[in-house]
Amino acid sequence: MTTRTAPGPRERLLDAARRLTYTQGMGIGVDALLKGANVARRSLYEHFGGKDGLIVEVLRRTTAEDEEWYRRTMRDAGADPRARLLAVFDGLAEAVDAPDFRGCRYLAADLALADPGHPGHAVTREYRERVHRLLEDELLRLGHPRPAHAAAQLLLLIDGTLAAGATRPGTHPVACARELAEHILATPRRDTP
Amino acid sequence: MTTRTAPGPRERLLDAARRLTYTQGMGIGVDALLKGANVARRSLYEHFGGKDGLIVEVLRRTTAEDEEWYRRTMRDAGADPRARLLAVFDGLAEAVDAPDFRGCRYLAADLALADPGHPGHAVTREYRERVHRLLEDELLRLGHPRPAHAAAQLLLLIDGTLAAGATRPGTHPVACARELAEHILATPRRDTP
DNA sequence: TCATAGATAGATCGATCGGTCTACTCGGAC
DNA sequence: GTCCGAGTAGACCGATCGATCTATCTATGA
Repeated sequence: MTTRTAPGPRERLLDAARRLTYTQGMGIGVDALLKGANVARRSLYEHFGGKDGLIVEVLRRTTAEDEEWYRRTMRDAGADPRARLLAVFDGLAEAVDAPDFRGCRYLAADLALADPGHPGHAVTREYRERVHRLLEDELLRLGHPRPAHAAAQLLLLIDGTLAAGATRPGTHPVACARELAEHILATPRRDTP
Repeated sequence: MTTRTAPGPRERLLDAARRLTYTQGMGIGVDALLKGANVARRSLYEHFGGKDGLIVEVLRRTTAEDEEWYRRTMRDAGADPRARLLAVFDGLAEAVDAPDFRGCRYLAADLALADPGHPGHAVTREYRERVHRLLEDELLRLGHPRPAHAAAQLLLLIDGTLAAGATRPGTHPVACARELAEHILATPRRDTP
């Protein structure tokens, strides 16, 4: 068996920060993060240099995981690009319906980090670009006439779903979005030679 | 001529708070609000009871103004419900392209006010319900077969537009959303007897 | 065995937080 | 003239902020 080592302070800090910055917002205090992680104060500054460094590393980790979630969701949906893209919205339904859902972590981060020079913004921007490329690749394989435009539309639907899910529960945002996504994917195909 | 009285400390506070909570976020400090409004500390607590009271009053004012913006935008667009609804998206284009645009104030407020019992949440929720009804009324007049559902879809598009406009400028979110809105409005009509 | 690196606990720093308080000013109403 | 309400200026409160520091403990490797 793979020896299960107890997670060190670095991992505990990342886990606690991921959880607390999402539920309490980026304004969460260092003391709360330390208590949530059961870690000594000094360890935070040794490993991350400060609160900002920890936040950026959390964003890096979660964006990597979420990008992997997109890849896995589409991989599990088979080979048809249309089914793969719609599977993303089916997966969103679970996330939005989760009891502790609080909207898109990255939108919240961008709105909370008022300083436009904060390094967290670069992480979220690159994440959105990667997701855009993921969607665009599928639309290319689908033979969509305007893959970049359609990818932007799908991203807009995803953003809207996460926003509506956080602010207007009971309005079934995923169903609303999936219906519109189907229309985007139904746009007349360009013949693939 | 209407005698132009210099705005009192209450109005100055509301103006400064509206501006600063949008540009700097809800985490803005009381000192910064007072300095921005050129108002004595005591006046804030006399008029609003505290920072939270000021924030709630700002949300009340801006929601009223934004609801009025929806009404005016649709009124100026004439009588055709379809044109009136599309005019909303044309109006959004100006807002999103404004140089100081930072996304939807109310979504940012809901994400920043971590306490679910904060009275600000009630203000934003009721605002969204009023906008929903505005859109639904137009869809009813249009003879849309599912006016409530379509209104939720339009709101999702608006949310997505404001989110994408704040996080992915250059992706032309308004054009993306307007195209999808046209599809919603093109849904086969229910015959109006 | 002992040295070292990493982690812990916690005191402490200056700054800032939201909020309360006193003292003073000023412009009418009586 | 006098009084009073509204506003200003700013000291002050305890709490908390992010960050630095010393001191101690502990596991591992030479």
